Amino acid sequence: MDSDASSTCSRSSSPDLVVDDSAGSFFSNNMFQKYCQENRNGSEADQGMTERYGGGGKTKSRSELSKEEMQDLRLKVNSRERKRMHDLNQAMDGLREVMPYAHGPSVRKLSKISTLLLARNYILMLSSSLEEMKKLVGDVYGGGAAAQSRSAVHPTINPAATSVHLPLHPLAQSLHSLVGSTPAALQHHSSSSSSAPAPHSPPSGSFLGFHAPGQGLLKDPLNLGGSYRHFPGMPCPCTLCQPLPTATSTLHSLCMNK
DNA sequence: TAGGCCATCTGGTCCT
DNA sequence: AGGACCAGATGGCCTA
Repeated sequence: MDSDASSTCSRSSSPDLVVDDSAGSFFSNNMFQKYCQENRNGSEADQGMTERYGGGGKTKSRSELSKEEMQDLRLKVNSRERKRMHDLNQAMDGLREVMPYAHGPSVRKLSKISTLLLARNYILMLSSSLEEMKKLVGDVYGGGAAAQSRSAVHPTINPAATSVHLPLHPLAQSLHSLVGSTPAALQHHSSSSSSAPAPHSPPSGSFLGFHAPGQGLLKDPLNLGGSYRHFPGMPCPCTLCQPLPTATSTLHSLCMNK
């Protein structure tokens, strides 16, 4: 089929794309015109279809359909499918927008599979962070003795030392390994957010939580080095530099093994 | 040039 | 019956 002529709407998941839901806009393009021409010229591709077509009041079986009716039916189905896929891509774009990776015109967007994997692991990370936060709050308000005994067992939980000697969340380690620096060397919110737009670094396979087979399917989609850019409106990735919850020690084991 | 990613078409299946 | 959903096929674009 001549999907090539549809280049006007290819890469429709691009954030710039304005998806026009009206079938007419799709059908006004060259693809459609060429498609119609080719089909009117005697394409036999649709022969053998048995679906029924309900145009013009009385229902006909497909074998009774004229070529024009078959074309109309096929185009209608194609249009629906196209719209469905566009909607799916819009949802994917919406997901990309809230993902903690760099956005910008100079940055290639995440692939679909990367977006889904990243989203999954991001949710896991946030969930574990929330759990850990609940524990800490419980310690603070639950009683000093308990907190003291806890800090004796887990000195890194001591709030006074929290910013210095925290075991990294596995995800944070992955992030930091991307940056190529230790957490202590990481720039913090003030410096990174106030600085000029830093080079964007996409999540690598390790951040996505899978073990990419060599340089295979899910290699770094942006192929960029540089430091991680903090996600606008979201906590700095350095908030990942918090005590490793026991529950989250399994985060990597939860990661997708694709 | 090969591989990855994507959009589109298409036919089949399931659901309402 | 019609529409949604799915997966396979196809071909284009881009990058290493």
